[in-house]
Amino acid sequence: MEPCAPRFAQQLKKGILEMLVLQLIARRPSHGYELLLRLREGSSGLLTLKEGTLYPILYRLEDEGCIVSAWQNQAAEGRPMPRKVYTITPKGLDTLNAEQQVWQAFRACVDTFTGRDEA
Amino acid sequence: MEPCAPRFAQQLKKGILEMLVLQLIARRPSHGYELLLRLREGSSGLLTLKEGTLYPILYRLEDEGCIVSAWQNQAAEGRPMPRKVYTITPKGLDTLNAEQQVWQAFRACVDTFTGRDEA
DNA sequence: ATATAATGCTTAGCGATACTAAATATTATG
DNA sequence: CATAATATTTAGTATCGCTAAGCATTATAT
Repeated sequence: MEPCAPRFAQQLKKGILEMLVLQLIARRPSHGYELLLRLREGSSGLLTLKEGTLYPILYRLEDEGCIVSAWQNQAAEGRPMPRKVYTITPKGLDTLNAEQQVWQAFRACVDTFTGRDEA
Repeated sequence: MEPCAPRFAQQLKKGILEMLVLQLIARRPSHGYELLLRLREGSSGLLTLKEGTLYPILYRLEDEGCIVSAWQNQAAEGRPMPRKVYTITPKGLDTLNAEQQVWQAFRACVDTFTGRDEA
């Protein structure tokens, strides 16, 4: 029998990560590695992703037209490597708004069950 | 391109459903069909599951020792069919407590990103 | 010089879980 | 007798985070 809690935490991330990544990019265009750091620091380590988790999310968001990417190759002195910077699109903003509303409804729903109310 | 919001809502359910089902059974032992109704009514229709979604969750919880089941075959007048009533176990209660704590942390984390703070 | 670390992107394969869809069975109602 | 409501079971699919590994560039340490 495997422990329940870690698996539970892992499953909770599914889906929500896309919204959080979109949110971060909306706040400030970033490249992948920077998003990894912002996620980890902004969550006190709770959202410490591997690259293999983040990049597929970025490719998916780009396929859906929610973000666009651009290589920053020009040497900006001291920058170690070429980066791919992601920026949110109008469609991405719409998606983000829709997802935030879904999240609010979902959160309220779960809280209802977790609270003292009848169900 | 598929719509983002419905897929997003579906993904959010993953993982949380197990906690909610456990919560409902902890509050009052129930059979599967009744859980389906309680979930639907308690969520204003947001959590309207098919049987094929709920029963695998119940079997999983039973395999893990979080709940136990007992057939109620005896005719209780007017009862249409034999039912399998699920009851939470001590391990199930422990699991529920742990999952609720994970949920609280997760919720706080997401709200941090969704709010106005820096990230 | 060369090994190591830090930065940065990509991809293949796996596992967990909600979904659709259907089959089965009993009782009450038309 | 047909239909609906109740009630459980299971087969197959899709999504998505995970592990794991590989490649490439620059800075630092040995």
